[in-house]
Amino acid sequence: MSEQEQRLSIEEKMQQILKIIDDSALHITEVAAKTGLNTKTISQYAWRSDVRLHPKFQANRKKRVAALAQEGKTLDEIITEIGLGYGTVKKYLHKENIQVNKSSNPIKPRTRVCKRKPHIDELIAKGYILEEMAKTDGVTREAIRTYINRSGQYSFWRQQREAPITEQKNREEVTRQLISILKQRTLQLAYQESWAQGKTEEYFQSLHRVNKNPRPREKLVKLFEAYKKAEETGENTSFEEIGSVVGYKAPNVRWILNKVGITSLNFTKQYFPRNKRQNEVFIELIDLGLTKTDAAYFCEVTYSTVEMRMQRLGRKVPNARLIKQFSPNIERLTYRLASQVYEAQDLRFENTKIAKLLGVNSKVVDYAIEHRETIAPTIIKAIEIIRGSKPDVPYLQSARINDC
DNA sequence: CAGAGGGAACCTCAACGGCG
DNA sequence: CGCCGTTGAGGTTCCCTCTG
Repeated sequence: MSEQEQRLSIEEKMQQILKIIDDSALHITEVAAKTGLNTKTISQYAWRSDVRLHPKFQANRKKRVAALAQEGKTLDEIITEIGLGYGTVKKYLHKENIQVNKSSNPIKPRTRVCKRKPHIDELIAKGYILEEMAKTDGVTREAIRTYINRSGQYSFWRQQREAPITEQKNREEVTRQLISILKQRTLQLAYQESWAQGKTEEYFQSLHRVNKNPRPREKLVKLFEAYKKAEETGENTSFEEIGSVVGYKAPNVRWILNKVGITSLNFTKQYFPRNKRQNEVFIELIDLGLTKTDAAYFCEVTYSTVEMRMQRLGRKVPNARLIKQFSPNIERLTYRLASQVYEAQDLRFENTKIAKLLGVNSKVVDYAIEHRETIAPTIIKAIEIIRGSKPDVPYLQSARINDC
């Protein structure tokens, strides 16, 4: 494969494949063979690009009907040769806009009488799936499908099939909007009361799931008030000191404050060594198998900082593999997330609680904890690279507490 | 993170057979 | 013969998982 071919984007590749489909009128399996891709993949491409692939038999038959018509055959000659029904051939020709020669002895279309089944008609109107309708009648779903077609209710049924889905989606959207408005309004009211009340509300809203045993609201308000007070003094008050008003330890305080975007007053300065050393650290972390996002997290810099440095150094960063990906729509386990999990674990939070606090699926938390022995050493190594000394635990917090 | 593809659910097509 | 139904292969769509 030439270098140019390799550089083709997926969009371009798709265009090429779609062109093959269009130009050659090949069947999906033939396109797959030609492109070396799976038929499923071809299907996906076609579906994404809104191209309809004709089923094999129908496509071939349509081609044959068209070819016979081009040869000047009459309608009944075509029907006899192909062995299809009057209506089918008529439909193909009509769709392709092909005229055929008149026959001296035309075949009469078969008249089909369909005995109606009112109970099935009702289900059709409700948009039931074939299988459900078949069950009520004790027949196969194919029998129902043929009945729908024969009774001329096909397009009506398809339309009814779509309706519940659209309705459900609309309902969900309205609910989402309503919740969002309510949340905004609650937050607004809380801030009107006081800054601490507002932050408390923000904290609760930042939690992704409902916690059965939430932190008491009054304690949180007091905590935020203590933070505000400490900030106003202009001193480097530690999390430990701020938390002492409500009896929370530093890690919990850090957790809560970070949730609403508040950082430490004590460690506002970058303890992270800058410049040349920083670049080396980034590279070492990435070589260790961390993603750029992970490196940014542990170095407490923004993702773009890492990105920019790597770019300037002309260093290509491979898309590092995640520790574990559970599902694109569920969660991915990164070293960053694992580190947060271990921090919470050491605070004796239960797995389900950790999941709630971090707003992730408990599957991810379970996996991280189960594999702590293999995952944690990498995190410890990463922190060692950053700090120059080996930490006892696989998260940043301990390093900072110990620094106190 | 995107691409590739597996799998399930659902749908479609062609061929054929039973029955009145 | 024509209607109604079954069978079996195969297509479509959506969701999910694995991989580099």
